[in-house]
Amino acid sequence: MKKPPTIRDVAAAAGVSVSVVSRVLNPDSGPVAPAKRQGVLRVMEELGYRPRAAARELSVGKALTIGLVVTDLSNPFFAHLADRIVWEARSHGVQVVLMTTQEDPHLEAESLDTLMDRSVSGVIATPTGGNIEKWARLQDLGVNVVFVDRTIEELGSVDVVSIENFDSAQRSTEYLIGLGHSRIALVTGPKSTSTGRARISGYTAAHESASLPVDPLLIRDVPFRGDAGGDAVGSLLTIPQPPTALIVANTAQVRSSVRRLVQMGVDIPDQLSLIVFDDNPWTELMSPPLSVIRQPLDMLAVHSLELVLGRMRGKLPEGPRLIEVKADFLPRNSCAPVTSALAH
Amino acid sequence: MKKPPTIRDVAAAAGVSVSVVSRVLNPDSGPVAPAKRQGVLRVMEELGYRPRAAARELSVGKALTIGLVVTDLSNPFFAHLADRIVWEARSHGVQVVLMTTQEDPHLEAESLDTLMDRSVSGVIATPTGGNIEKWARLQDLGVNVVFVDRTIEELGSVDVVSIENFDSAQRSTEYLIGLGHSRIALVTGPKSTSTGRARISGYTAAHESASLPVDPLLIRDVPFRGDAGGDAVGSLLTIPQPPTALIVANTAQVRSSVRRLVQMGVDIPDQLSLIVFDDNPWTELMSPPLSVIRQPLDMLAVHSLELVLGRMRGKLPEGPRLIEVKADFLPRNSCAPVTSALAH
DNA sequence: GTCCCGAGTGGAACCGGTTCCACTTTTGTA
DNA sequence: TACAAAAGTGGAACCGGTTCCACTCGGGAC
Repeated sequence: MKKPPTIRDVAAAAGVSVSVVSRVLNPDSGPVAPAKRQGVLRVMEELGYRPRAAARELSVGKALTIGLVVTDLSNPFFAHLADRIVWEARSHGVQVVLMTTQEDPHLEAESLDTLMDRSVSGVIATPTGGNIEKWARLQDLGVNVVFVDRTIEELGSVDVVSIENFDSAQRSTEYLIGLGHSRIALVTGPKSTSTGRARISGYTAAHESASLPVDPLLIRDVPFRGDAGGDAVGSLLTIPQPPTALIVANTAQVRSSVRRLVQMGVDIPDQLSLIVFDDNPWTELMSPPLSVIRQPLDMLAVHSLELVLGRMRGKLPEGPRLIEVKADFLPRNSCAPVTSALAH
Repeated sequence: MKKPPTIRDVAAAAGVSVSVVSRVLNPDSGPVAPAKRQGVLRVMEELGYRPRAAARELSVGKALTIGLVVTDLSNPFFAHLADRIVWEARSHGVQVVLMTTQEDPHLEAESLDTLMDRSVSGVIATPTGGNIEKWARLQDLGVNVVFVDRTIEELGSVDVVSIENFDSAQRSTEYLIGLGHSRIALVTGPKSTSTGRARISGYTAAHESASLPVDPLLIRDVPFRGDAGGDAVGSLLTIPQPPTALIVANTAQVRSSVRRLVQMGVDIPDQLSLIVFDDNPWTELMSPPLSVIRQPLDMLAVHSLELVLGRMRGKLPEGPRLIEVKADFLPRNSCAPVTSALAH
């Protein structure tokens, strides 16, 4: 258990001062004679020297680290997102500290405190919606915050990367209307989330432009976690005029919703047309393969990281940025024209 | 962008020395008069003081951080595992730095270097199999290493947490043999991994105890990533005496394997009985629902974290520990008795 | 030949904690 | 009551980097 060499060991072995070694480490921080630079580099190599991150953080006051705050990794959407972000970050020499909130503002608050202690220079997050002051304070401290997937309207000054929620919901609704459906149910996240609201708006807009009434009974804005999605589905199928089509507009709710449909023996698409927001690989393997809105995770990851790093490097125009990326609609075989038997 | 208070600010405001404040921060490091402790705590509260992690790390020489090194988070197995570990770690006040290897020893090596720079006090990893010296050096530096899921035999001194690979493979094979199958194919990870080897052994043992010959043609130890699983399946179905049953013994290979079966229109279970190693929620929703070996992720996560933390806290018996947890076999509807039409 | 400027260098303070040690004040016990 | 042991406290060194500053050179301009 021998301890690794320090910058002073390197300096001594190379016959220079620590200042010189430090300047070799950080090329832009000052001049070094080419010969000495070579010498120092060789000594570093020989000694197997690696600078301690903590020491640098302490004196610089910032860490080459970003925090990634997501709901939970059991949700394949976040898992993929995290995967891409970690991968992308590494290629820029940035480490990622991962925290999960389980959709609980209290846990989120804790995470933010921890990230502040760590002096992270950026945070990418899918916020729960709470902790408004805390997010603001984080920015106050010079931490670059980027919200991905969702946003918090009250926080005007953060960068946001999301998919075109309104548009995606609108398009899928229009698709179903085009198949003749007039009773289309929507299961989505709570109205307290930006995504929940935007998707309901898109759904509503599609109805309006088709001059179709919107039945509030068919819109279920329910919590992400637990079986809320499945329960909403169960309840939807027992109302007087049950829907002939269903859009499950949030990844987190797809699993429980589909499970409920399978359990209830609902025939898809003959009895119910189904569209889900998801790019889970399994949707394709089910029978029938599900029609999905595919969220371009790579784009979300790349853009949010670019924003954080761009801010870190300091060279990005002032004001907040909103980046919306397009989501693809992939029709497969879970939607069918409405049949006379079902039309009321 | 005002900067947060330091320990000296607290000390000044509370009218004590920094030593006292530090002792309040670390209760076991020395005595503090109850009255002063209260005073200091109140001042901390008022000032919103939080100790900077980097400073502590620097003087202590270790960080309250662990590294989590997994292949990739797109694999639901690792995603769940990571989720549980992050969750479990937080409840112990430990942060997790996440790194992915993409099954590439070179990237793994980089990750290990980075983790050393960060002075993490522990690492939980699913090793690629390479970098033997590097793992050893990490331990040399006092980092507690725990391998989860897989192991590296050459590294005698690391703790390992895994499922009963031999046993799981043996049981699923026996189950199929019990249904009358005699040509059972196995798709699993490379022989260079401990899991690959153990599962092949279990498979072989089941054959031997049933006095059934083992046809090497039916065993496909292929890479985890890419479409190797699917390709193996494709090839297996075209050999002279094709298998009547298939065990896909690695989570990472399930997706591409099942996709290939679906694409080829293979009838499950009439044409082919199928068992997969996976606890992906979607296996249950497919038709037919797949019989699976369910890996007890929670147990893997909890045990590996307990090991790391236990070592960190110093109070765990010397020598390396091997913890094997039982995996459940969940028969569903993807296996059927071999039919006369298929029996050769 | 002077003067000036920039490249190159080392010394030392600093970042914000922890910890050792010396010192004073209690407390307990004989 | 006396004295050793324990509790409580503050000063200062230390962890390993970064950075500011003062200083020494050399070469070019005048």
